[in-house]
Amino acid sequence: MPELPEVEVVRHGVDVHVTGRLVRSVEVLHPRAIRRHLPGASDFAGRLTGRRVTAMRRRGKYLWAELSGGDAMLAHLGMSGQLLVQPEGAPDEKHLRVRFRFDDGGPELRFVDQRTFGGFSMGELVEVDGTVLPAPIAHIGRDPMDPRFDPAAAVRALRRKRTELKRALLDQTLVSGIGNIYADEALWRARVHWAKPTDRIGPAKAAEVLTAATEVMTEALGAGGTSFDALYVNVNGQSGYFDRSLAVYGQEGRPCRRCGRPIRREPFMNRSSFSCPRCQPRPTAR
DNA sequence: TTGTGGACCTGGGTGC
DNA sequence: TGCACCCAGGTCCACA
Repeated sequence: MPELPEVEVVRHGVDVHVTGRLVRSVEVLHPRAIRRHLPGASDFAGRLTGRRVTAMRRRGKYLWAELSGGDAMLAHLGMSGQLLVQPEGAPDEKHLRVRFRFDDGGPELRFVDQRTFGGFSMGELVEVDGTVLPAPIAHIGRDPMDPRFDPAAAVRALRRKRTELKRALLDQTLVSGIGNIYADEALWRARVHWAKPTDRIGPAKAAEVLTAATEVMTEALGAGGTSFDALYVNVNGQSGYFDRSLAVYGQEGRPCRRCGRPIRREPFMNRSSFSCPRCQPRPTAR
């Protein structure tokens, strides 16, 4: 599932292959892929055609193409979205949703998305706290790889919440880029249970969790991201290999690398959370 | 105002 | 073999 490291790998790939090129045509093959662009498919295609991509940017799990003329095409990969660079005429992928062709006749950009949670929209660029980004994501917090990320402010924001720690970590308005996988990995590294109430966490432990999240995502980026199946690949269709380094996520029943206890899996927000019962004891009741 | 829980969505895997 | 069901999870939204 694409979280910050995977999205950054994709952003870099798209940047290399697409920045500087002029869009010749856009083909929307599934309406859900542009459901956040309310004026519809023809408006989306019309606003992109004839525009040049001037840069590829990212914040958290969102990425966007800055366009000649000033606005941007915003993208989110959702759970299974892929941006692939393919030669024109290559066979269509089964779940091809949007195709971008360029005026140089070179490789096209394809959005392939099995579960249709990802998609695109057009957005005006606005300045928020000294950074220019698309208006629809003005509320998204800086991610830990942002040079202007303020760890102390993130710790304060985290501790102000009155919820479970993992839920706060997944709140993209506090700190962006963290998803289910790296939240579990960061919590294991920091030896804290996902259900720990945020208002009962000291500033040092909160900082430790955020540092662990930054470290694990940096390592994952160096490994090309985490791939469990064909749902995450880079723009060339290649998988990352950080899944081999995961300590708890998807490791139910396997021994903890620190203490040997079997990793447990617990339901969390209609999904799963993985942790070590000894290293990450459940918080005591208030 | 803030926190919580469910819906959305598809296809692979599993059990019967 | 075919069918039903479960599961994956990021984001949004209704509700408390």
